[in-house]
Amino acid sequence: MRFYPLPRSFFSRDPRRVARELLGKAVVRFRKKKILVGRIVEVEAYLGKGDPAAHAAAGVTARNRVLFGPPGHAYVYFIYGQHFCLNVSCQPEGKAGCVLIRALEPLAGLEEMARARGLRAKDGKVASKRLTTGPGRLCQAMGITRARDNGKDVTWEDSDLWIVDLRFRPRRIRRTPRIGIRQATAEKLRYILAESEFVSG
DNA sequence: ATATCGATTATCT
DNA sequence: GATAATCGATATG
Repeated sequence: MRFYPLPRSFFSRDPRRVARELLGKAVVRFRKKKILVGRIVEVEAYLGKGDPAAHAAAGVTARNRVLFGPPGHAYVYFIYGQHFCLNVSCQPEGKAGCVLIRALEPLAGLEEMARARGLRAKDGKVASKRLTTGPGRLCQAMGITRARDNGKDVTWEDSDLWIVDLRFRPRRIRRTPRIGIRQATAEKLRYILAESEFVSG
């Protein structure tokens, strides 16, 4: 069975809708002749103007301009001096919004991920829980950086970064407030697969 | 088990 | 100059 990236129309909608539907989908990364795959188990929706916690809240800047471009593009930013975070732009071009990918269940390329994370297995086994449970961790595991991936079209078949539908059926989806922010903490814009062992926090 | 803290830099005030 | 959509280490119950 072959898989293809989700179409742009999937992302050209409200980030809350996209966030919910991204649960159970997968991030696919082609890197150094290897394929890395992780099931999305935790995401957060960030809206446009009117969402004080969103990078897009203050309008277009050099950093966030991808958010105002066409949907289905990677928005990668550097945070706390040492981590990258992966988002996918949503909404039609001109209207900001995105979904932050916060945690994955590693499905393929575990050895590559462990190496990228600096978690060399001592006995040959990989501690999968530490690989991709967290936005910074999953970027490190998949080699996602701002220089390499910011602005990349994740719906393009020739891209080395895809979001695909693996036909996985989520059992139970839960909503909670977003993590690590100080504004707009009341709204439940974090979506998690309740049954997953790979949710962060 | 939870709590606190330092790292380190792009970005914005 | 302050802050940040985080992580890993260390300390303590």
